[in-house]
Amino acid sequence: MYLVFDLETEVHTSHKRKANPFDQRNWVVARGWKKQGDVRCSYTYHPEHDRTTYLQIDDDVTLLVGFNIKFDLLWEMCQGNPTLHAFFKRGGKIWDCQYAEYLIRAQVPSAQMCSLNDTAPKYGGTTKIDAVKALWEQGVHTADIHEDLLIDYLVGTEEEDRNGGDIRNTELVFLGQIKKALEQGQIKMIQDRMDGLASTTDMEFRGIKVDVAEAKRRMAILLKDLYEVSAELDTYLPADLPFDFNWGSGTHKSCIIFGGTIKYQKQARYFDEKTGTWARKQETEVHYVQEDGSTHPTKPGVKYAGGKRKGEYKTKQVKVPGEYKTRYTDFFYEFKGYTKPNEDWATKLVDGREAPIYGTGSDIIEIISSRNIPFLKALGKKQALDKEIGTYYVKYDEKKKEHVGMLTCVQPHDHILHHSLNHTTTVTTRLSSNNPNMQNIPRGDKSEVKRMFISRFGDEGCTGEADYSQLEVVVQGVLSGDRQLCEDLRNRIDFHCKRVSASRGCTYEEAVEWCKNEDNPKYPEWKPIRTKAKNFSFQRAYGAGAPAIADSTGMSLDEVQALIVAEEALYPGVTTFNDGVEKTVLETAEPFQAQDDNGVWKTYRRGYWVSPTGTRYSWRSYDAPAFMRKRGTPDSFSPPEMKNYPVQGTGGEFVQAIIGLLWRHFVQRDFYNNSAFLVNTVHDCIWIDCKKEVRDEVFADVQRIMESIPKYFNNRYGMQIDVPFPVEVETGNNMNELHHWKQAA
DNA sequence: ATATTATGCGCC
DNA sequence: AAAAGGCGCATAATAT
Repeated sequence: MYLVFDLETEVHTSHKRKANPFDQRNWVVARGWKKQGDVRCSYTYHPEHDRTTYLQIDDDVTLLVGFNIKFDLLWEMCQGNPTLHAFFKRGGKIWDCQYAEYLIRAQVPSAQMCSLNDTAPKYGGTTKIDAVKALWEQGVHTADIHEDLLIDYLVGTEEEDRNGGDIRNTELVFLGQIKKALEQGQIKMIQDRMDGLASTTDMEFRGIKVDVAEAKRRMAILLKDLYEVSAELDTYLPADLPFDFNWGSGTHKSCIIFGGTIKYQKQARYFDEKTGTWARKQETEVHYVQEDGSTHPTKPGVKYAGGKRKGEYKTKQVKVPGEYKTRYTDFFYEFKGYTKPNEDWATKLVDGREAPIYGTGSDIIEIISSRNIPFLKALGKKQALDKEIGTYYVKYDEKKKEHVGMLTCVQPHDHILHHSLNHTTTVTTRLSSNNPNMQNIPRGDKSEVKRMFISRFGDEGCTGEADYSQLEVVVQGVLSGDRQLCEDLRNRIDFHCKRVSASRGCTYEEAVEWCKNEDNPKYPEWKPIRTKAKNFSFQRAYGAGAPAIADSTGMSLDEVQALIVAEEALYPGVTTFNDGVEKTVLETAEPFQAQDDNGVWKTYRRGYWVSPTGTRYSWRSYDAPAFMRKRGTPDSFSPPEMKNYPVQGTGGEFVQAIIGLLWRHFVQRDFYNNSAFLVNTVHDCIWIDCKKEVRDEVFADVQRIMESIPKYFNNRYGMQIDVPFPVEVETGNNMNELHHWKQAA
């Protein structure tokens, strides 16, 4: 028995969240629903502020259906809907039509974050009433929209017997999607991911506790550092610099480092083409009239001979040149530069004399760091501080006239930060995060930002993080089934050390000893060798070619190629798998029209590959490289993309299914009597906030469930996964000071 | 003045 | 003979 529902709410934005359900100003103005078999939709209307209404979910309901259902679920959770927890606890499931559409259509860009308005017509539904949308766009409050109009919009008009609007459209989409998903063998996969969606909805609802006092302390230190380093940097500027130098401008940085001309504007006199002189304003002055009829500004001339003004000097208004006119004029200032750039560092931007601006990113700064440029260190420090403060703390943006940065998302009354975890925004089915992005918080070895993420339970609580080890390598083993790779995974081989042994001709055991034992005399020399191997393997996993790897690791091309050959010989199944994906993509490719870099419409192709669980991946072709075009192939698929999507996407799928299982478990345990919550996920890890008293129990459960991927997927999808998915759990008082946690014997 | 594109950088 | 994947956010530069 399914129940379709949708809410129309007040839409105040706060902490970057639109129609924020955590904002006390907002409430549900109208609620519509339709139970399976109903001939009409039902609705309630609440024109007055009221945060206590909720959707009645009867005991016979087994599936909640919505469009972008996370929004509506968060509202029901904020209202404290007593029937929702019971629904989930008895195994109730959700179906988000926006998410299903994205998965059914292989995550193509047009299926990301799609709207009900665009989706409904594909399934026999109607488009929305424009009038309501128009009113919202004008800033009209939902409660001020006429009841009849709003209800028509939500559940259809009386003429439609109230079997229309958003609710009927959502139902039609849902029914069509079930059919489509069955045809494409995607039902189980979608259902697993829907549980993952329920899980991240709960994460958003719980939010992350922020130690605001700690954040303020830390920010004061950063601001002081920034002030000092900025002052130091400015000492490297010429004293007579005629314009404001901006160390944050790539153009300015390129010019001062590599040489170049800054064009700046200031007010200046200019020539008048007609007169051939400096352009001036016109003013009028009273001059004396002379005998000859001319005028003079100071020398009195003739007098009136009669009349009212008899005896007074004759005067006359005359036009005289006034102040010089000015206008904004281009000026140029040339920097000689400290060093020569590499030509391939050129960007698309140009300087004041149309010469290229060169990149000044950290990779390039790293390369030129040995060239004795006096301010590079300070510059790097300032850039890092600007980034850290502006992105992860808070700063006033003069242009936007508002504060920016992560801390603007923290609720003042309870210091909880409700982030967003998005399921329909990537081509690979990975999740993304925004408002704020909680998936790119600097690691502990880079900054202390994570120190501000603490437990909501105060001294009685702790934080925790559970990580899959080398998830993408494990997934590579699962997908390819390569015998040696799986064998190595079962033996918990350190792959980086294995590569070191292959390239250096030592044994694996020696590589482990020399690269990882800090007490071994060879450690200082061998640890960097392992780091290089690590870079190599990441780049290979992402499909990088030999030249790119050689470039970034500093290895010679021959050296890299030798490693690649050795790797392919060692794990031939990986190459076979990649070739299979490519073959399928080419076989399934269908033409479509798209604009090229110059805006010209051309025919490209889109091809597909389906994973063992039914997840569909798609790739589009691009303009082929020159050597292929010469041979008559106008477009081609990107080998790195084809290698990467299945691995990245399947890793993401495993984690999403698992956070669904974890959430189901937490629900069954009533969140350990409301003492433990899942609060975040970052691709291969999850964050936990719990009381210390339940910590060991929670972490043991989490680790067991996370490591159950082989059992779960083999059982549910008939897969034959025979490699472990090892999980490491860490815990501490904040997310920066974590230490290894181990289950008591 | 506002919208879009380019660059750079944080994470996995 | 061969192209390092996926995100979001801040800032500057450019277009409208």
